[in-house]
Amino acid sequence: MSLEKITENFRRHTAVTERDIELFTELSKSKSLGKNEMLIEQDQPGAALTLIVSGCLMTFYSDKDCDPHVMQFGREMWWTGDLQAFVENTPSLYSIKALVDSEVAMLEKEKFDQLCREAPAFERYFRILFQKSLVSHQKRIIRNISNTAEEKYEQFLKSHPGLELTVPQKHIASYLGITPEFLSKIRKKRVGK
Amino acid sequence: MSLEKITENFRRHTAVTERDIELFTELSKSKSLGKNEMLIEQDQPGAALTLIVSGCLMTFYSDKDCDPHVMQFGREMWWTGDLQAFVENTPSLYSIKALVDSEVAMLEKEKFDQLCREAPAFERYFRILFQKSLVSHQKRIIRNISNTAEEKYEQFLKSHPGLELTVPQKHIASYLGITPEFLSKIRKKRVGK
DNA sequence: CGTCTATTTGAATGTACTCAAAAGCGGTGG
DNA sequence: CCACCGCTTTTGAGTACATTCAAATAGACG
Repeated sequence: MSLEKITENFRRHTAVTERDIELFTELSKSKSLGKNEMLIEQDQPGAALTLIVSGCLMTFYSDKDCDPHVMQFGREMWWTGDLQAFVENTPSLYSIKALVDSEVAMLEKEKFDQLCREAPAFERYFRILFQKSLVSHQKRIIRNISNTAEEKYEQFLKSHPGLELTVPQKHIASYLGITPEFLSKIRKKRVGK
Repeated sequence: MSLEKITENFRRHTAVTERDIELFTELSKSKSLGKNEMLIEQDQPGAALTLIVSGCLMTFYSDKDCDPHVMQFGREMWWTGDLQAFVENTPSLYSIKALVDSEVAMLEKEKFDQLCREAPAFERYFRILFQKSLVSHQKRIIRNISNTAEEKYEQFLKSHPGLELTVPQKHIASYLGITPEFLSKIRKKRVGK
């Protein structure tokens, strides 16, 4: 069952007891999503911190011209959700959609606060989680400001192995901040691998 | 004195006691930096989580061609430091330099761990701090992938008011991921404010 | 005042985008 | 099982955004 996967994931970051895990399962809500189903729509309330138990979800933002920009591809045992909307209890800035059939565990704000209050191990877990996430966000920013589109695509292939086979190319282009047409041309150039 | 500023800053995020603050001052090391003095050099060990008590520091990364890329401008009551090097106790990926005379409080890894262990309020403080930082990093990524250079500069002016008067333009260009020449041209275009 | 660095300016170039059209691909229904 | 529809990807031509390089100008500091 998926509970083992979750437990194992928590334990990789910090020491959690059986009781802590129990509390987590009590407070979180499981949800199944079919391919292309939305977890949350932009501008809607109800942002939750969401653990992807299986599958793959995409977080994206639609700008004033309704062009979507992909923020994140979330895979198994990654967390997703609009953190700002979650913290401030405001409408979500992003939409989140399942790219394949997926299972998630959602944690609402009050439950999250309760979890951190009653199980200090989770306070610690999330501190470490955010800390790691911050590191990878910093790296992504460095890449954004210092690499060409081609280099960014190479980096993407390394950091998200296999994802280019699953998700539509236009979404990867959006994640990298380039047009799908240009990504197509980059891919053509690097045919000999 | 600066201790009040620090206390006030901690209290804005979470409830800390007198004792917690005392522990922080015991465990952290104060340091003064003159203008252009380096807090840490890229590839050197000793990364510390650093609270900027006064002044302004710049975090940057030099790529293989030795071109510097600015990651962050840190101002009063902001934290700075290479989080990855800090967590993993590895050489720093970035250099950090004082742009004006500055005062900082540095927290080494072991002291940080001790602080979180002995004062759970700090575990919570850092969880919240990283959480907020993550939100602003996400926004920066969105801007990087969806805005033109001109829009990015406008955003920068809003989010770092007054900084364009203090720090050399080439550093701002680097922060935005554009060339100094092009920033100069952008600025020329928007003379009528 | 002279030196050093930062900023501006301009011309030529390159990288990435827009638009339009064609080709490919996957799902659905007959 | 094939034909068709809608969506994604490819291709190409023309364009815009941003860079490079070089030179001139402006500012900062001893």
